[in-house]
Amino acid sequence: MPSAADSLFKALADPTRRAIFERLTRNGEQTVHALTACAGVSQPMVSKHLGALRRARLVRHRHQGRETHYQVRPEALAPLVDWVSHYADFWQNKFDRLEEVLERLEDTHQRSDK
Amino acid sequence: MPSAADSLFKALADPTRRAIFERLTRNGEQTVHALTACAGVSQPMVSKHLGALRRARLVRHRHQGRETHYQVRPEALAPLVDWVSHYADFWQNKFDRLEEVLERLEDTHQRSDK
DNA sequence: CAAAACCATAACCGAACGGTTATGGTTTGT
DNA sequence: ACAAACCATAACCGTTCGGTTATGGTTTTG
Repeated sequence: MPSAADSLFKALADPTRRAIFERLTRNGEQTVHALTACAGVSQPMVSKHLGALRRARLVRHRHQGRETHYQVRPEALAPLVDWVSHYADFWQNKFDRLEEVLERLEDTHQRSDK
Repeated sequence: MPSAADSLFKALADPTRRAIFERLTRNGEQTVHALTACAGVSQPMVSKHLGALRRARLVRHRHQGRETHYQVRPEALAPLVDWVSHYADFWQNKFDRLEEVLERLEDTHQRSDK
């Protein structure tokens, strides 16, 4: 049973993919062309990476004419945050307060998903 | 330049490896033998996975006679927490309070690393 | 309408990865 | 001293993965 965090970890394990995600996070919606210009790899590779991010639901895409605009889905990070908060229990009681905050965040943002 | 989070994401991307890490987190220090019993893969594979976790500095090992005891290094998760907190900025102002908490946690636990 | 721009897919390649069995080195038990 | 237990490494195998170039489909531009 592959957990929800699985596809996230896999998708973010590649540095190029993480860089794309980070760029989308910082600079907002971008076209494949714009992303390719800074990716350091070929356009087909960028498309592939975007496909992986899409399958992990980390990004959303929108067609407009001949270009495709990609955009981050920040709520998708929730399972990752959840995992970290759960398995960082070594940071014991101090973490209890953190989990409270996280639960509220998930309640607030995960709804837009279903 | 592979970031600090890189090896962490890679190490945790594999479900078997994550299960080992989670088991070590929940049940504390364990021998390779004990871990193999629940891993669902062969002992050599467990050793390999432990090697990967070790290279990511997620676990520490200690030889005692013919057995090797493995133990989690929770501080190693800090770069991951850092990454998440940084790129989840979309959870804007609500996240500011979270970051406060995280920074205090890192101050408390990351020191034992250097 | 023809050419160029934008993107996705296909075909292909080498490297890395997750898995196995086989082996060998220590350490423990009899 | 010998056998068994514990672990790591080696050798090997199929698959996945990150990368490329080539191609084709839309849409925009001249």
